Amino acid sequence: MESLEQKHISMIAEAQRRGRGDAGGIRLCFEVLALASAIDRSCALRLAPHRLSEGKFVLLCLLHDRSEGLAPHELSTRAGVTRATVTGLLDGLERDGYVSRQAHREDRRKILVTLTPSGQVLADALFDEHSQWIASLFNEFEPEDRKTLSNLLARVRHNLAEGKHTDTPSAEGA
Amino acid sequence: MESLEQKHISMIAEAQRRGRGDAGGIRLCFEVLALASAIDRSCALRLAPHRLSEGKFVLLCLLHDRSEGLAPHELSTRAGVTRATVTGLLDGLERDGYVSRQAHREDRRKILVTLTPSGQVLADALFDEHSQWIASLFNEFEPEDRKTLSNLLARVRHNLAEGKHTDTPSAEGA
DNA sequence: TGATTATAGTAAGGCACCTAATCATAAGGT
DNA sequence: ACCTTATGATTAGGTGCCTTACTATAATCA
Repeated sequence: MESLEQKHISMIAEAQRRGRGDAGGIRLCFEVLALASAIDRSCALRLAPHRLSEGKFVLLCLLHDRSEGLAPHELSTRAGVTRATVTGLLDGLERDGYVSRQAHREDRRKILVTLTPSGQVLADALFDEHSQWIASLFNEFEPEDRKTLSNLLARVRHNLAEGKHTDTPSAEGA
Repeated sequence: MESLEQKHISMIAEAQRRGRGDAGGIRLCFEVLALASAIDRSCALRLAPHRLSEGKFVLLCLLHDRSEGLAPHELSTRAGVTRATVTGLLDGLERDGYVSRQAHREDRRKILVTLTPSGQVLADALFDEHSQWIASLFNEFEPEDRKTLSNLLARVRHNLAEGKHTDTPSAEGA
């Protein structure tokens, strides 16, 4: 597995060609991004045999042990995506037999989404498996290591938030 | 700015509800993913005034100072995307006047892509600005901090690669 | 009561990625 | 020379996200 994606390698080569000073900081950022992409890809590979994407998986988990169901707008809020996106994801999950939609009892605008029995079984198994896999990414990390990593990430996040307010890019160069 | 995305918050809540042991490791993973997403979103915001996505921006940089041009398959290799994707990105860049396509001199299957003058100006300005912004994410990071972060990321990456080979998920629970 | 505002779920269209297929061209083999 | 294989760019279609718009319904206001 590579520490950088190809596009990043190309961009760093270009930065060095232009004599940019801090290729090291740029490289570090790209390492974060590449690791996240690699985790996402691995996640997708693990879910694909069940015909699930990450987004669908999240919906399955949200619906787990909710026999009374959830409405699509509730799913969208908790999953952090738009209602329109939920509609598409539910279409796929319904097609694959994992969820079902019913009319809401009291509000005719609403529907309720519930897991089918096979959806429930799948959510049970996959959640456990997925959680263990994610946790395994930090195997042999001492509490000190975890704390250090979390602090470093927080510092980057802070710098990112700073940059958003004080160094707004302008379109005047275009 | 939040340290976790909404879907992650929901998943951690679910893990805790199920009494999963290592919510801390899961949380740390989600912090990495959330930071990467936040960087991506910020990058997209910085590029949007120029009607550029990250993918288009990468192509602009690859074409910078290459007056002889590059063929789409070369762009696809260096950007790490498929040729089909490059076709679409180039369509947009050509429409916006940043690149032009010409027939290749020697191979009639090929075309050559070059930056237009306005594309060149834009690539000049944006690359510098973008590089500085990325580097600024690591402002005040001492060399020791950078080394630590890089090492920690490498350890996660190593665990990820391990998991890919020894803990292959099965579809038998579906 | 009727008008206005808000909410719910979906449709339509766009974007950026993918895969597979297609047509044209080039290279290699017999 | 002809056939086979390989390569290049694009097309077609799919997915998952977005925004906007739409229709139906509910809530609020005068």
